[in-house]
Amino acid sequence: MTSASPRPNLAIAAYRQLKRDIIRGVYAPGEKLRMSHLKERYALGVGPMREALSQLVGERLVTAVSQRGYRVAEMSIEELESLYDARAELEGLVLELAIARGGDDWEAGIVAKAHALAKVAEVHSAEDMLDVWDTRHQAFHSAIAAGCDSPHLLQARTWLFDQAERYRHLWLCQTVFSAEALDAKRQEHAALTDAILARDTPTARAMMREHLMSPVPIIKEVMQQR
Amino acid sequence: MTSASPRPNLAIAAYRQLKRDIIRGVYAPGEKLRMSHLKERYALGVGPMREALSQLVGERLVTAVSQRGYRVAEMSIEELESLYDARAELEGLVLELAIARGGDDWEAGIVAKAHALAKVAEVHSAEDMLDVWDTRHQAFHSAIAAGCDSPHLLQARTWLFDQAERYRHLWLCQTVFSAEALDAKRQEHAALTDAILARDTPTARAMMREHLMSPVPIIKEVMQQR
DNA sequence: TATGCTGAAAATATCTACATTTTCGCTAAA
DNA sequence: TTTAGCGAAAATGTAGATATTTTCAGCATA
Repeated sequence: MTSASPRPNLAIAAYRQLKRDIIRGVYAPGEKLRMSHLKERYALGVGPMREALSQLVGERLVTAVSQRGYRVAEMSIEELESLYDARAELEGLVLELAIARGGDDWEAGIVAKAHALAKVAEVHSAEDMLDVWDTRHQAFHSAIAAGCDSPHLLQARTWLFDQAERYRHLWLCQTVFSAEALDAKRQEHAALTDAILARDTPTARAMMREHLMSPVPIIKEVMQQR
Repeated sequence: MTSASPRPNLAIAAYRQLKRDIIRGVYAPGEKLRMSHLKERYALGVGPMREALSQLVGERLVTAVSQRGYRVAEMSIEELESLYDARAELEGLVLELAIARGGDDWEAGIVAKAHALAKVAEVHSAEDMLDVWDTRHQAFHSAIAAGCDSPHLLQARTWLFDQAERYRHLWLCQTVFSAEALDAKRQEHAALTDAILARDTPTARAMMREHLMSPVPIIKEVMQQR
């Protein structure tokens, strides 16, 4: 989603921080984002701040009503289900194309990332786990998707991913600190890798769909507790 | 991509005009968008202008380099092929889901829009043709896609569509004013409608893919003439 | 004579501060 | 209990100041 800039300007820096804070839950869904508060928190003028907020409106993480300011986008069970369904279907399509189009480099990439992901528990402390596991988990799935050889499908995938990241964060906190959950995921990843390397499209696609939808009930529970 | 606002502010108005101008080719691909010129042309200050440009950067219609201003995004044969390939694959997925999930209302919508599209030539003058045909053509395809019952897949579809609109505009000008091309399209739409109503997923999906990819050679020719 | 380098000047992007318009919350009266 | 009015707060837009980039003329060198 971001291009490498030699020196990011203030608007881009604000965009990154604000996006991170929204995903991390620093601001509650539906909360009003007052300019005076944002100006103080990020030490910026209104110009760059409005630019950052505009970008986030485009990504559906913030909503804007003319003359009435900006708010953090709402979260709902309906959106959760629609979003994860869309992600699962798109990821299935990308996977099918990747199996059809991917070469040896693609396979090697998957094996490498799967290995790194499987070994993550042995190497790092509990505190670093969340960030490290998430990073390697994303890298694993990105390696699979990369084989579809379609930059624009990958863009669409990233776009849906960003929209889901607030929900995903709820799931991450529940999963990463549970040894059983992590082990279950490790087995799913291994089976998925096997099916992909065997180029078994129907099996791999079904497994991928199930793998992506499995967090939904867990996230639902967390959301209903609030 | 846009939500209905009771009173759009200047930034949104500027965004709409600028986007329209870029798609219509008022600015050449790669052209530098100087603030002084934009301010004069749209009679606005730099604040709203920067906001509008930020939105367009998010949609990949404009590129920005920090401290070096904004430029109209480049166009290339490579992007054309990647974009149309992604669109065709995504539309195929959406169609498959729509056939699986769509009900009677969905079928009725398709038949209605197909009818309106088929009759467009008899009703309107040559000058209005481009706008009217394009509007009804989009409505026809949107009616098909709507059956997938996934707002977020439809959002992704719209997003890819917006990115392709500059290329599509080149094709439209070549097609709408050719009686044979219009007739060929009419037959494709009729056959597609039949396959969909028969719920013949493999046939419909293949036809949709071919239908969406058919403009590519024509656009390539137009682009190479420049 | 052609080519590459240096430095100043112009142009441009970016940011902060201020003015204007609109909205929201509170109080009081019907 | 509802509604009208008042004041504070917030959002939007404009203008000007600052820093960066780009351009180009002049000079040295091959």
